[in-house]
Amino acid sequence: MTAQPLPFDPIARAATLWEEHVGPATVMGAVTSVMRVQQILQSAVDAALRPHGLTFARYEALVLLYFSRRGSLPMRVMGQRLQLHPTSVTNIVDRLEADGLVKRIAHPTDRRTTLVEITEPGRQRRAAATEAVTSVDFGLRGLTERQTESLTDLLAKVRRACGDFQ
Amino acid sequence: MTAQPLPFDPIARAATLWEEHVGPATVMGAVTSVMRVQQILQSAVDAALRPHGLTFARYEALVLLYFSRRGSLPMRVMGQRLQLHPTSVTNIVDRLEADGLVKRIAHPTDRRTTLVEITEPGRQRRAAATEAVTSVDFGLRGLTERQTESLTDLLAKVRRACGDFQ
DNA sequence: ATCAAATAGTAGGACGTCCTACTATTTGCC
DNA sequence: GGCAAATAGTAGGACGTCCTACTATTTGAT
Repeated sequence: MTAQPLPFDPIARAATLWEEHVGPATVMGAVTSVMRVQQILQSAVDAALRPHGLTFARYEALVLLYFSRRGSLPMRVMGQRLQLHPTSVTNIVDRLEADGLVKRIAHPTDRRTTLVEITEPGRQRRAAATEAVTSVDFGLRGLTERQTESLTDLLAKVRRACGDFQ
Repeated sequence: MTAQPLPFDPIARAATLWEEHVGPATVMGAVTSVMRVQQILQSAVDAALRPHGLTFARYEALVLLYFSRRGSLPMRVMGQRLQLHPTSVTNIVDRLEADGLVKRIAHPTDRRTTLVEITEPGRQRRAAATEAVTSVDFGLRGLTERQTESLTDLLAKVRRACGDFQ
């Protein structure tokens, strides 16, 4: 997994761009780094999944359904679990359904609710795609396990400060 | 700045979803955290900029031009500095130009090249927008300055491992 | 000098995300 | 019971990102 080569040091750019103008360089450096790493991870995973006709978003949805009790969940619940806007869920399920990997079924008691159920082809696709994702070096090889935990902890602090986790 | 309230703990979800199935929980936890924090930062900044009719991407482009020597840069250079695909630059410049904040001008010697120049309204817009961005609490107040640096360092390691920084 | 290869930018399309309505249904208070 | 408010999902549109062509221009090797 290799990111698009860059002809310059993005952190230096961030410092140049922001320092003294927008905020402390350290803060903007961190913000910029988060943005960039997310971009790297996203494109790496998407590249691995592309041969399987999936994106990370759709793959996550498939995994979520696969590990659910009945192989089906209300769309609302999917949105909560995947932290997506309801319309994003609609979009993703539309595409998965068009590929025959999931299907919408009626909720037995609440007629407002639509259940999304993973199909047999969907289960097979998930299995194949998981192999691809597993083989991805998330670039976190640059970190020891301890450092990875440290990274997660720091990000968790940020999220807590933002009201994430409830 | 507050993220959309979540009725569950996303890290717990990530662990549940990935552990033993895709990879070590620590790795996927970090990946998920990066994705989530990026989302939080992005939406916070965009929210602050919305009243000014800008997105973060367009604001960054404006700042880049503002701090350039001549107030203009080739589109190619903008793409390098902002780490964007050429077509993304085209898209952003299209919108900025439609708002009269920048204009395309011919390069004096290389007729392949298009220079993008910030206009006077563009400069004023940048000033106003910068105030908005400055007032954003990036949620990194959850971190001490030392921790912020630590976060940036860890992310830099990841980027280096991925071939970022060249 | 010529002409293939590299470079700069754009067009069109796919995708994911969000937002603002809007419909259908269910809840809950009176 | 009845009706307002909450809830579930969708439609349509904006935006940013990338990709695959494609055109125009410049470089550079012969």
